[in-house]
Amino acid sequence: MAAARRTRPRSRRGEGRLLRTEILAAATELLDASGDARTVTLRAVARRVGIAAPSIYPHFPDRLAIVLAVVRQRFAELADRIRSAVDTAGDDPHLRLVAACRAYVDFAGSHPEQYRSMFGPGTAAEPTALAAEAVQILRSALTDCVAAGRSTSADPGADAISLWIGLHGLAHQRAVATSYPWPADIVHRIAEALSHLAGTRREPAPTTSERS
Amino acid sequence: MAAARRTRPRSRRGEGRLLRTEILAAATELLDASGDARTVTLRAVARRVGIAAPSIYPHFPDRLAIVLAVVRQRFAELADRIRSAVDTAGDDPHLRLVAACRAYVDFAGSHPEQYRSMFGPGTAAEPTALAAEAVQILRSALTDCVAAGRSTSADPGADAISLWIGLHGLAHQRAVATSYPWPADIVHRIAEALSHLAGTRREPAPTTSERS
DNA sequence: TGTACATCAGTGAACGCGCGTTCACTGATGTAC
DNA sequence: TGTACATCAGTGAACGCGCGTTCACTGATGTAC
Repeated sequence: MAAARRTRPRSRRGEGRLLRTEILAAATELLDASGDARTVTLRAVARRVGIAAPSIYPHFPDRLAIVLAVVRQRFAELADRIRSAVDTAGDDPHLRLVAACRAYVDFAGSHPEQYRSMFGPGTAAEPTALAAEAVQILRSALTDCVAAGRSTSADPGADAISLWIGLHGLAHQRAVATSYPWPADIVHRIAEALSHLAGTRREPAPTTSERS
Repeated sequence: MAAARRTRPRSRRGEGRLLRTEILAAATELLDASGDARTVTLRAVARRVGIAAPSIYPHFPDRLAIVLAVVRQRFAELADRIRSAVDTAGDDPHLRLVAACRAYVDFAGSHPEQYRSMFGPGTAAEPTALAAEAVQILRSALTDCVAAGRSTSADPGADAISLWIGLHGLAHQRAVATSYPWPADIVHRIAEALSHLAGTRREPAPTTSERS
């Protein structure tokens, strides 16, 4: 959004690594703006940073290495969001799990370009592996529900994966489609079915649409 | 795979429309090979057909029109697959619904590039709308289950969308990740949970992996 | 039966663009003597 | 205190490539007279 600087002052001796950070920041901006890893070109990054394109080479071996670094950051951010949603959701394991699910879907809904880029072409070879941390959080939240008798899941490990798949399906559709007549309670609907949650407890004031 | 013809004989007078079909076929091959709409360039299509690039213009206004035509075909094909799976699954509504779910996921598993391209960037503005036919089939299969007392769904319309979302999540992961330790019965697991199916009936000989 | 003409189904060269990558280089700054 | 030198942090021009799109054109074939 902000106008790119035309030129960038040369780093002082011994501080050459600073440029690496600026390259990553510029690549992140480009990826967030388009949701497409292909727009992160060496020349576009260089323009945004205010340097010559070949100046990138001392910091990254090639274009893909930049994209991969950005996408890794994004997956870490997603995991952070889910974790903090769980941590602030109180003591009820049911509510904690639902909060985790909401956080996952909201991440995609509020930053569709980012979510698209995480699973899009020309990004990571195995995005599924990068999502492992998020799946782990879901799994432990689900295990807590089972321990508290709130879920009837007989195999929380497998059901956590199913739950993640369901959330990913919704998140991906949110990231791809700009509008669709989703049922208002679709996050609940998917989360509770796949988690085998008992004693459904709705939010106090359900909104008419899931898209904020 | 097959070597592209170098040149193509000119159509006879009055048969200029034949080239349109060949252009679509070539675009389909390119899209199937890569799973990325961006590889369907006018020049690549022209090379494959054996014509000069500008010869495409009388048949398609631009590159995107070609891609969209191919993707529409793919969605129609997906719906056909699901329909015929339902039709050959016998009379038990439960088995019919499960067959529909399997067909959906198998479509993505056996042709990951195609599935990726259907929901990928630079394809359709609203892929979700193009999936409406598949959702409709799921909905009627689920409604049949409810009528037969095999599903406890209170809202088959909303649950059909949830089910589709779950299937899409799995299908998309199959199309994106080349390997992942999925639970062997994950299609069943997702289908039955989201459809609120009662009286789970497993296939006679479950395979150890869902990927055929 | 001939012939002028219109139409069809394309072609070939060219344009300007952005791209990844290479190459030799430049100027500032710290350090050894 | 000076000075030669090494290193650092980049630059600028150039390469060959594929792309979408434009333009004027070409040759075969059907049709009106």
